Amino acid sequence: MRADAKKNHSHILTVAREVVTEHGSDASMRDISRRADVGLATLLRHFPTREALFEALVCTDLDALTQKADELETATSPGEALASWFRDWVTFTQSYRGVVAMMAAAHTNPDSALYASCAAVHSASARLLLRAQAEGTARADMNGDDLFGLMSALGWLVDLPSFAPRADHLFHLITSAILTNRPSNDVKKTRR
Amino acid sequence: MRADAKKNHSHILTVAREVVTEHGSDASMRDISRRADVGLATLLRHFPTREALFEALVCTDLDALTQKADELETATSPGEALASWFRDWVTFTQSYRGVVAMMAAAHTNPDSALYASCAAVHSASARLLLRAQAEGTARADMNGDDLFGLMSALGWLVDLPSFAPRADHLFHLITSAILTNRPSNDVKKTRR
DNA sequence: ACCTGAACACCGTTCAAGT
DNA sequence: ACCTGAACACCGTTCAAGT
Repeated sequence: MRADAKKNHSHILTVAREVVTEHGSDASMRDISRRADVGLATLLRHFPTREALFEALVCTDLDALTQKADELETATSPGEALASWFRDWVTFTQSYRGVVAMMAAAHTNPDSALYASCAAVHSASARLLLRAQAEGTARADMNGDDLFGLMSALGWLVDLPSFAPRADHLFHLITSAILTNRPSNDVKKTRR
Repeated sequence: MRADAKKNHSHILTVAREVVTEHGSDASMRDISRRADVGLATLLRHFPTREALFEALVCTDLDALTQKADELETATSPGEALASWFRDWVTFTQSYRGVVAMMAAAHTNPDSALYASCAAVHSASARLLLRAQAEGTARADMNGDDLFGLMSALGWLVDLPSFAPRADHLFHLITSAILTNRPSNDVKKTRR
């Protein structure tokens, strides 16, 4: 990779981060290229698709997220580990508006530039789920696909400005559907 | 309304139904006008926005849905009434791909042509929720906004082709988060 | 190697001109 | 009243021409 290309690459990413922060995942590629003072064709050469651009935008965040999952797998109690990681996921989705919808659409399409990222998230969450199920805190009648679905659906929902204020509560509702027999959910344990 | 206008109106709706069935809520307005053998400006005159077109497309279905809610409010047990109506909602969302996302985005925007429809769904579901909460089958720490959010999120999720096959199960997961102490959920009741 | 302007086929919006 | 073609400002894709 030539020096000028390398410079363009990182500069485009910097500008893209700004534009996407403003306009979400359906930001105009043309707009990004203009703000980066670069030909549209140049942007498309570095990132052939919108998904390729987003993959580059979120990959470091996702790496941190999957690494977090690895740590949680040996540390805390399985149920709390799943809940904690789920919360981090929601925080991640809120950092780039619309990205969760892209990932949910891409997660079964091997041709998508986001496919590998989705698979990584999927397997990380599936492992945490299995541990919690083995412990008995997560309901047994769901699998990794269901969890990925619920995580995506919640991320999509709180992406909407009108639901963002209730994000914490909606997270709690979904979490208590997944984690049963959790101390914080079980009212009877606290009586007397 | 003149005779030719009336004819165009209904003809456009017929064609729009076809095109939307094929391409979902982001179908091209131009495409619809072409397939209806009508000028694009004519389509836009009858339905100034995409949301206005969709409002016309779904209004009869939504009327039936809210009427169903009225019936359920006096008939079955409150918990089962809510679950039954929720299921009908999911079936509705699956009939027009992408429409649930439009409604979720429009439900706090009074300027949207879909606002009234969203409000009707919202209030219908809120009433069913209140009844179930009074009975003690629905969890007390959620309100109509939360329910509308969860209903939208599930509708959005099963709109994705990859999650459609698991629609029933995902519905069950969400439902059991809302309805607690339900006979079908309570395993202990069936022992012995 | 890498960049770019330009042509292309789309999209929704708007409006003056038609019947 | 109602319809329409055309102009407009966008969009992403593609590629021949430049350095």
